[in-house]
Amino acid sequence: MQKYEELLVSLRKVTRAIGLYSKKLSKESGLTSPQLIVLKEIAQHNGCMVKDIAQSINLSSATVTSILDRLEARNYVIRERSLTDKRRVGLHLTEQGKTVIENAPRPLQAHFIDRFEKLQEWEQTQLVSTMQRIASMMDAEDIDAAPLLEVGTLYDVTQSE
Amino acid sequence: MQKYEELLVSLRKVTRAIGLYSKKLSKESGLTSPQLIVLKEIAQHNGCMVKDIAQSINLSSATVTSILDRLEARNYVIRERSLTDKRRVGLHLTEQGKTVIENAPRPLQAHFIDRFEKLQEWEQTQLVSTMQRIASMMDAEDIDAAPLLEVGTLYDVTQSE
DNA sequence: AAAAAATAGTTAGTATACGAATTATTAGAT
DNA sequence: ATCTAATAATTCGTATACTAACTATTTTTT
Repeated sequence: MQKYEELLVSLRKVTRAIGLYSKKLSKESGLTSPQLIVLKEIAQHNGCMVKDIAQSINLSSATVTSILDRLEARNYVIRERSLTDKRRVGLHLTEQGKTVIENAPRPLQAHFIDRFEKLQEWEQTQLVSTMQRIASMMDAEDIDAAPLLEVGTLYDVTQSE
Repeated sequence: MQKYEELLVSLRKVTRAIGLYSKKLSKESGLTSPQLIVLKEIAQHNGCMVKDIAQSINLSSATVTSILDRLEARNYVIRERSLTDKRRVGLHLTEQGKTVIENAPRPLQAHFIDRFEKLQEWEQTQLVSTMQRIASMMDAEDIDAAPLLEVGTLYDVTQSE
């Protein structure tokens, strides 16, 4: 097996592990990982837009919309059209949504996080920079389509109401 | 942002890049990455079973079945029930399937592979082992559910006809 | 001010991807 | 020999995830 094939197999294993963990979460807590991540994002940035969430967690708006549909149907989230700019939709947690967040398990790979945090500082850094390197190698010509994002700097300015 | 969050963001970027590349491939060549990977697997192991493919490329049988449905509908693959063990289905390429394979682009991340192969030997090794390490850290209790597989040793014994 | 361009979100259509349940068949236990 | 286990593949239901097309609105250009 070629080296890059080994790498891709490992990658496939990782993404599969993430997916399986999400399914498991869903059975136990009723929420998948992407749903939890979206909820947490809204919790941190109350009133934020769909687009903001999509960018900060690296998903398309369409995907976020469909996740929101489910969260809204279950009464965890409220969509509120902005009055000043009616294109925008502000996202808010319901009381139920807040409760669910508080009791929810970590959104992904709890075991992974545990293990990761037990590593030496330099090892952590090394894993992160290797992943970032692989990500940048994958980018190729899609670079412009996936603008670098500084998570955390997106929400300083209020964007609805 | 925590270190492990950065790592997960990179990971999400990588999986997204893979997905986007697959979509692009699909538009250009008519086949997605998973479809191409399955085709190549069959090309290498003519007559192999659904389960073998699922294991060697790290997918569930259900997923492989649905990929095969599309490949069969397009006349790239033939399913042939084994006579000696009627549970088994042997997979074969049609002439069209063989042609398509020959002219097909690399199944994933061509740019990635290019770049990867330009790296120094030790750098390649480092990327691979880091990915493998992350994969094993993700495994946790799913280890038994994902038995280690030695790709290439699965097909020595003929299993159909 | 009217036309064109940009933006936000949704919808439609398709393809992964999974577990659980189902069907058919084979292998193993009593 | 028969009843039970295990195995192989499929079907079913659900959730991601994407692009392209669409609607509604706002901004920019002319």
